[in-house]
Amino acid sequence: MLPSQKFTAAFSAAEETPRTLVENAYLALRQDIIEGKHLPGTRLRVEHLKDDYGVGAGTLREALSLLVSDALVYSEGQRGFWVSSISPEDLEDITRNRILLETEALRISIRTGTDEWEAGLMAAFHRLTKVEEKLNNSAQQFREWEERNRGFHEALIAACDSRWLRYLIGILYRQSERYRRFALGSDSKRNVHAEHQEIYDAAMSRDEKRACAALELHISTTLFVLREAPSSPSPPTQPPRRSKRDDLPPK
Amino acid sequence: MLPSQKFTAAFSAAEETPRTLVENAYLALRQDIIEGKHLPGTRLRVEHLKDDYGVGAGTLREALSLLVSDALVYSEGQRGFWVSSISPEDLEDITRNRILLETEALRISIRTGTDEWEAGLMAAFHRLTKVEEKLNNSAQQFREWEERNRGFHEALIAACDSRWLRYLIGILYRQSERYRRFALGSDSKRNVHAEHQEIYDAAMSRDEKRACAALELHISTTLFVLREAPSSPSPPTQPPRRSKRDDLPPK
DNA sequence: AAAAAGCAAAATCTCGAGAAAAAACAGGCA
DNA sequence: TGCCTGTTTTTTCTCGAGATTTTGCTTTTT
Repeated sequence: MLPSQKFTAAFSAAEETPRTLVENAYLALRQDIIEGKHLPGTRLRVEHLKDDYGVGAGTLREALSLLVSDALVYSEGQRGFWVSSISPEDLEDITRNRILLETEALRISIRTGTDEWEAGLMAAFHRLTKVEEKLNNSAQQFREWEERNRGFHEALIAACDSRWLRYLIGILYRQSERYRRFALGSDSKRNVHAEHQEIYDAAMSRDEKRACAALELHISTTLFVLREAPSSPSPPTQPPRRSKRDDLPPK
Repeated sequence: MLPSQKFTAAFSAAEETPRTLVENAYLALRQDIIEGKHLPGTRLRVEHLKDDYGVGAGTLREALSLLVSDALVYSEGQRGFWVSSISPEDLEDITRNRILLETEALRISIRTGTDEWEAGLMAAFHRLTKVEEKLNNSAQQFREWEERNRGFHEALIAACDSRWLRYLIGILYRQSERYRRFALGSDSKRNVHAEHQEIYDAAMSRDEKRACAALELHISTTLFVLREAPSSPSPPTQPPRRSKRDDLPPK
């Protein structure tokens, strides 16, 4: 997320207004990585990219440094930048920790949430419901759904007073978002809305245990679905090995 | 931590060998921030700092961007960089989440740790014990203790197979390290070694509940001690307000 | 007085070119 | 063929100077 919003916006959902070319390049690059325009494991050569994104080399380097903090880009001194690799193990790891952190945040939210929190959650759920009712498979629709889904999950934990917890959750959420894009459309048979409904109902009735269980199931199911996804690319190993042509790491 | 070591070294304790000027400046800056040479809330002016650290402006900017990911530096487009503020609330927040994450990691370690893990823990505890026995108040001693303490906490969770969990713990640990430096020497009356001993014993005897309880108490006590510390600086607010002289944010 | 507007100084942001390092390639040797 | 070695090419890393924005101070207005 934008450095200035690290602790304000949980999932950095809303208005990220770039004020400099660095931030501009950062947002564009992040979008392209999450959407898969730059495949996991591929090199990000500054010389080429600076033309694509219309900025100087130094500027692009700085944008890449920012992406390192989101763990979307990996770098090694004197050897350049890569798009972070993905793997089933990594996704499982992310999922496990998302459950740990998000259920904790939800627990706090339910315990301390005010009327404002309920109102926000209600609004976010409504927005999500509307787009889930008329869900076709267009890319535009998916992007809209992605945005509202993020809004719903953010609203769930909005009353959590721990800035750090929200910040850490944000990091993990964006990671899982990238995985989800790679399995686009493969979870058609799954009834996501029912899961959301259950979480929503439990949260609104302030039932901690039931809400957390529903949320855990929800996140776990995502892992299960993605694991079965046929479009999931072969897993390159994390640290780029020295090889002749390492546009794509070996294995 | 160094971008290339984000997921390898948990607390980035060991060999962080800078390969470029950027990494060099990053490590030097981080050291100076943690040790309090740059006070929380103060501006980090690129123009001045580039001379102090002997690098170009662009290089220093990149190093600062790296520090943003450690949440040690805050930045806002077109307005520059600041040392992240500290506050009692922030410390409490960090502590709460350290407990959540580190006890989880310890639980996993105890459950899955091999003989190798026990051996590593034993060695780390021995190193720590030796320095705690002859503890005077010299800065050199304290630095040595800090390093070995980090090693002990790292060894505790070394058998945790979740890279992400270790990574997140590392972020929080460095934050609390900064707070600890600000309260140097104020925990003289506390018997830290006894706490470490209890954690160690419980972990070695594979008693999950007892070990986690001891670790939680240990981390909590740190919060309590630091909260009482007289040398703790006044808490500046996180986002730098627009003020005439904001070398030190208001309040 | 307090607030708004205007001006000067400082700092940030940005780019392109040169130095240094790594990767790719080719040739020689067992 | 397989492996080491030296050369060429590509890429990263670094710096300094110029454009833009912000900031601080002074003056003017209500």
